[in-house]
Amino acid sequence: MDLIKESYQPKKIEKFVQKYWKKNNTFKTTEKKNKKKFYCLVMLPYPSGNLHMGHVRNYTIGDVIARYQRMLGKNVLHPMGWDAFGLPAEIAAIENKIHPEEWTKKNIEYMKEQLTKLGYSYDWSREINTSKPEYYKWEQWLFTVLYKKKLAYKKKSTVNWCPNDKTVLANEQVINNKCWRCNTSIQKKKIYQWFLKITKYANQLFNDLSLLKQWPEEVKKMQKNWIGKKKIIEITISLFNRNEKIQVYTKKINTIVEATHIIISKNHWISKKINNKNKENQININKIDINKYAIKTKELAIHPITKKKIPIWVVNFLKKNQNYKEINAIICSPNDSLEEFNFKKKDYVKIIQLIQNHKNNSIVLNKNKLSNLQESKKLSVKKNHLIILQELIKQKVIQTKTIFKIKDWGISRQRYWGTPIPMYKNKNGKIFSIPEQYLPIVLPKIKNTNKKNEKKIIFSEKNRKFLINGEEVQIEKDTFDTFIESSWYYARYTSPNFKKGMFDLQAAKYWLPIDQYIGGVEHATMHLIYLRFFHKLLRDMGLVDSDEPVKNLLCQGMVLSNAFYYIKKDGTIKWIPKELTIIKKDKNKKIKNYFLDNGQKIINAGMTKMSKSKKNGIDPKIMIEKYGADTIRLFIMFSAPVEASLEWNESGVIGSYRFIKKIWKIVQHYKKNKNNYINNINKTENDNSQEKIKQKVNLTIKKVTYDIHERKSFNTAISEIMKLVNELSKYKIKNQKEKSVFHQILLLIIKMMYPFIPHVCFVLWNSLTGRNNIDHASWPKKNFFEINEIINFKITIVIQVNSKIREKIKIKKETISEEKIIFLAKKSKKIKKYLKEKKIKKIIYIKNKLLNFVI
RNA sequence: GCGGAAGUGGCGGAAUUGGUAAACGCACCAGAUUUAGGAUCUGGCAUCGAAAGAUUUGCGAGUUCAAGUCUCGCCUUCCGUACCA
Repeated sequence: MDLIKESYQPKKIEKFVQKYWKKNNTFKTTEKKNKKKFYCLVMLPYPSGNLHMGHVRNYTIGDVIARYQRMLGKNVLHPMGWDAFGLPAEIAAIENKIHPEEWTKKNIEYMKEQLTKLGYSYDWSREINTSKPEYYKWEQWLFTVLYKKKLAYKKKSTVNWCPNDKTVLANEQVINNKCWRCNTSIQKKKIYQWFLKITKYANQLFNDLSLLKQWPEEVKKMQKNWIGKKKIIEITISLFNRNEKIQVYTKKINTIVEATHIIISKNHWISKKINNKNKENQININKIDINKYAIKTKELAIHPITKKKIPIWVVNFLKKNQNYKEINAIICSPNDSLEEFNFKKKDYVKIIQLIQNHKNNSIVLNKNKLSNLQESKKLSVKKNHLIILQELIKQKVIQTKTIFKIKDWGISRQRYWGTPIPMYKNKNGKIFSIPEQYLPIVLPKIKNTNKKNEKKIIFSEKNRKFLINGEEVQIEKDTFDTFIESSWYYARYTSPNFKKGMFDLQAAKYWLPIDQYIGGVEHATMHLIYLRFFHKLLRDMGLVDSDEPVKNLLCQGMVLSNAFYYIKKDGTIKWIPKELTIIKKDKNKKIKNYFLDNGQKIINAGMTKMSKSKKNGIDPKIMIEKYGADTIRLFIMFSAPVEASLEWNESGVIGSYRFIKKIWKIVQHYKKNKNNYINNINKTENDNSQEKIKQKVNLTIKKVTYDIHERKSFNTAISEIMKLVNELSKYKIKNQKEKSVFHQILLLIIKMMYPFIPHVCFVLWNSLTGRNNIDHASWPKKNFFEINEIINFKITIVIQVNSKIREKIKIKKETISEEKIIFLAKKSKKIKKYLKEKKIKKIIYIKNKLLNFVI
């Protein structure tokens, strides 16, 4: 089948090549001890029903890296699966009266077909579906282990409750404190829920970030701030005329000695006490705002060293500005910097002001007074104070404490479509974990009732009864947070059908850790912290032997597209797909206006994240039909750097399409002229063109390899290949020798483009070599061509006068010396003009680049 | 509010280490070719200016011989904010 004879027909080519891959199991992977492994993982998708451009971007990056690594001779694990539990399935189930399982299954089938059409090189034999009992059995098992290790516990916590729908709402389902379905005001309800003690690992999760050398700095920063490790000093301090003590905090030991004040939050028990007792004060406390900044309480604390009485103030910003539950009282002095508690400078300034003006019972902010704040005198620590201080530290009245922002992970969900929590209550109401032989606890069947007001899935209570050791018990109703499933799937991929445990230890040992993980930047904190947490849990159980699950992380930016809406009469917003808008250009102002058929004016909301609700999603299916998978893949990799957000604009796609056609045509042309190369080109002009293009090829390989391998800068890698193709398309073959060089360059370009556009490269490779083995080809090596004669291109030296470019001199590299360039520069007419009658103060010379006269 | 990131021609972007701003591509303009084009090829293209030249990387300062790049202040947009995934 020689497709090259025809014009480029992506559909035909892609179908043919995909069939070949499937038939030959090209991408099936097994553990090969003699080969270096490379685990390339993309974040598994939620089967929402259609693949969106964000997926396409994520998976194309993954596929490019996987194919590139294969070309380097690595044994590449590149799996795909489905994060199949979750809220949308349940919503769809209620709306369409279809079982979540059925809905999910259908979606998976459709999305899998789309992934196949995009030509991703997955080992489909390792496919995972997290909603299958074979999968979730093992996270149930893990949970029972964690429970026994006291890493899982139950406590009361708040949920959003819609009294009308009689269901718990996710945060996303609450809009302006109202239910998104029925607009009923939601209630806060406290119920018992399961938690995982991630705080026990907080210190490790924080410290081990330093091991992650190949993670983006921004992600590490975000995680650091999320975990929020902080060292503070805790002082237990007595209250005057009360038999009670409170804990107050500071960052510096000096503060304690110099302390003149304590500030507490509105939620501190002292504040609340005042609130309850004193009705007059109650009004004041609730009115603490920008105008009335702080209120003095009647309480006094006794300074542990000086024994002086120091006042306690309630301030309005303490709780607001930091997320440490511990810090609800701070001891301050005029000299300390409260910025260390993450307060804004203006807040800090206000506190100093507060301390200086504490004669008044409350402070009204006056901007003019802020200037004379610096005058506070420094106090020195007296000797006897120091001794008392040391004693207090010994008695642990004063001690350092490490605190964390991160909270324990609440994993209970009051939902149907999720992994059942493997716990039960016996007749006495005592809680136990379910023994391993009874696992998995599978989902109960849904009762066929749909009462009018109940917008949730009703399951049969009968199914909640279970026999354990002959005793009838009540099984936990709640299910797991779906983040649990996505926290260990990476390990399951190493042995997806393993029946004796979470995964086969040998396989995990071979494949883990993940060499390259790719996913959206929106997962920088939660998912990526849970994943790291689980890996450490698995390590401490002896199941994996590394500290961190991911070596190299790449976070791609969002795919955005234009969204349009209009405001309805009732004030609500109606989103409109772009296809329904009619564009009218205002010729004078060059502004585009959008309308509906009926003349309704449409507002352009600009570029926003593609979503169903905003109707601005681009369906890859239509794009594939129109241009083929290779073009989409190429475009999405070419049009923006991976970490930046990509604004979808179809007009650019044509460029990628043209580029593929260009390569196709060059090969086609070359094949047609197989035996009649051109003899009669004027030779003087192109004497060393062959050496030149060889040199260009070597440079291109170097740059493309560096861009893909080190920088993950695919857009510049592609542009570099484009430049080479442009040059090659102008290259004229004069003799047989040059023809062979041309042939080699063609193969090289095909190899370098293969990770991006594998289908067309497969066919082109076949037509030039007669073989179907591009999938096993190796990546081109540095110095591909041996160069006989190094051509010294002329280089340009920029001549500046006072840092402004005034002249450019072309020069041969070998003839360069600083003196000579200065000589040549001074000789130039333009430069002469500027240097005339001026003194040269300084001459700066940057080798091979630039000369600057400072006058 | 808090944490993170970004802002460069008409558009997507390039400039990897402070050293020629705008590579590569889209759109546009002109020409060639074709029965035709949403095909192909050649050339032009930051802005102002006839030219010399001047100006230009969100805004305002600063450091430096030299700033898109470093420092400080501000503005705008995007992502996350613990039950969307």
